[in-house]
Amino acid sequence: MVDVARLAGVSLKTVSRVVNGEPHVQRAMADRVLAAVAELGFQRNHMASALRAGRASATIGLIIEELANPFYSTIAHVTAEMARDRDTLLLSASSEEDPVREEQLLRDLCSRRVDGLLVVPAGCDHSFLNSQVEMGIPVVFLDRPGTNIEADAVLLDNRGGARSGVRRLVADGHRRIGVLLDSVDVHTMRERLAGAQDALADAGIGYDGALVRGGVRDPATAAAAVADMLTQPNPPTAFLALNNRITVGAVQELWRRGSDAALVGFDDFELSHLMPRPLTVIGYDTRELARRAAQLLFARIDGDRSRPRTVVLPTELIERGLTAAGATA
Amino acid sequence: MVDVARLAGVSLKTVSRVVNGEPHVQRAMADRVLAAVAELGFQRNHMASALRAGRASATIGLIIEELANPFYSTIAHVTAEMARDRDTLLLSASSEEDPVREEQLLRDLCSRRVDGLLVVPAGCDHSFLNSQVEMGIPVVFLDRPGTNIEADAVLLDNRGGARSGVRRLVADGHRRIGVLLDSVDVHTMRERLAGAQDALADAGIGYDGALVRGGVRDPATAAAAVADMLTQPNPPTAFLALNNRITVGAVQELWRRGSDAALVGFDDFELSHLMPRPLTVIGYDTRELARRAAQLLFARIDGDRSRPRTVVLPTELIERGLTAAGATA
DNA sequence: AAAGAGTATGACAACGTTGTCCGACCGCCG
DNA sequence: CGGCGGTCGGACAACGTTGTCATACTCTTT
Repeated sequence: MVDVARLAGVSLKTVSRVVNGEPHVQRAMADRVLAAVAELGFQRNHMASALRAGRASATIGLIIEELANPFYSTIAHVTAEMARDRDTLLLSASSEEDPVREEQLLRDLCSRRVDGLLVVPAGCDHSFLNSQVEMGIPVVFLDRPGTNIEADAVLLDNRGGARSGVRRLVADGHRRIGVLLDSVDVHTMRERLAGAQDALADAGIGYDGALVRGGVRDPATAAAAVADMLTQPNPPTAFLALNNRITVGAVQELWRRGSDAALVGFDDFELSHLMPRPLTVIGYDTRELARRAAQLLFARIDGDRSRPRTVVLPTELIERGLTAAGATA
Repeated sequence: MVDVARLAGVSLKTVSRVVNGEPHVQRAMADRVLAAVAELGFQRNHMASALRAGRASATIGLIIEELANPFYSTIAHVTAEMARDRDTLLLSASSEEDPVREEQLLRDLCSRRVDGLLVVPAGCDHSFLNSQVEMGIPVVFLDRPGTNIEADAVLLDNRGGARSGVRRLVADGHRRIGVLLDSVDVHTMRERLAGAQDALADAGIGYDGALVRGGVRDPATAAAAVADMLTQPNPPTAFLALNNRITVGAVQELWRRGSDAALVGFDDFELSHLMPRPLTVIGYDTRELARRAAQLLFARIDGDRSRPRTVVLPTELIERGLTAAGATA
């Protein structure tokens, strides 16, 4: 910028004015400055500019579990789009479900003075964010609530969704329903499991530990779990898969075996309607989830100081497959 | 930082030293400083720090077409992971295939002094990046080459891939092969189409314009195009879908009609093996694509000044479905 | 014609940090 | 006891930008 000023024969401040489109600069002078800018390929240093004014960095931070997962990449996309409408860019990072890493990333984002944080939390203690919030970096949690911190959160009705799925299976005559889940350490899994148990309790069906399988991390494990449960005495006549990876594995295994066990999966996914057997899923609007979270965050950034809110978005039972207890019953 | 210094009763510089872990600070003093840091919740301002030293911002910029698309989100994920190993964060944005927007985003990223740029180009002129490259912001193009700029690029063997797909169909006895593509404005589409024509020429099969359908933007359009082509006189006995969205639409329509036309799709995708009919696809390693691009970029950031390289990664024909010309032939 | 109002430009400090340098203090040796 | 090398702390400038204020000039008004 000094060089531009020298080349144009004007003061530093005049260059600043021209670059920022401030008024009160003569046409001829502005043209001279612009010519110099073009000749030197000058580009305003956004960092210095933000620093000077103590101004916003026009950046928001997004922490998710894994960017390559369609659920999270949809969130990233929607928030990036909404950020762009405010000339804000998105600094995104994956925690890989690692609390330590999550904290590192969050601290890093804070030290870069992002205008706000969107977090799908993996950790179990976010108290260290309290000071940041006080110092003006608002935080909104997505999909799971933060812990030890009062902050906005946008969640799904996981419990209600699972409940409606199981209620449906029960209505169709199923009494032995296998539930496949990842880890109970994850908030959403706990909620979904609780919802399933709610529905069973509603129907007066007792809890059978043998029908709940945890630690199902991927499609392969899911397939194995299904295979195993089906070969036990008194096998389930229906399955509830508590996330989409599990659903995929279960579909594959049921289809492979030609089993007519019913299946309801939590999470809709892109090609679910093209699966080899029709599939009933508990769906929701991922884009809306992200949209609401981003709206909350931007409101906070714009100075909203009202009490933290928790928004719970509904789920919807998308009935595609036949779930009725069939010939095997 | 001034506050910390005051609270700890030391000078500004001492705080800086402690925060940066520089040597030559007495233990007692360091502890006092750390206590003050903790009490005030101080966090070093990364922007000011980078500004001062003219140092790297520990940020790289990624421009892709659309973050929600699994192909691009995989790229984003891999590059973010590699960046993290260097304590670098990823600033990502979607161009939505809009050249104007792409240029805006790129300029914005440059003004934030990112350490480097990874770009899946949508625009048709990247000459404006030349000055940035000269000024030390290296650029690596992914999936498609940049235009009017000498820069590294990591590409796929689109032409070879399409060629091998069509060669396979020809070997199986097909003579009328419908080709479905998005827009010829996109580099990859042109290359893939050229590859298909190569294979036809190799086999001595003349070009028939009626067998090539452009402007197929999504699964629905693809389905319509397939339906239309199959109802023409002398319909194709096989299809080549030039991207995965098209493939999905084509699968769906062929399956719906119970057609036994063969299908080869460019791009593998997550649940392709679970499609209602087995599917032969032209696959490649998206992660490797991103990995190589990031490697090139980091080498440049670390000072590699050798001539720009173009890396072309191989594709692979993944034969799952039967492609033989069947009863309809 | 003088005063006032407004416009155009520039000098300077400041944002939060760190590199450079200088001085203070320590213990040690001659 | 004076000087010397080493360690530690601090004053100051600088990174690139912009807000504040002062100044010089132009034009209008009485």
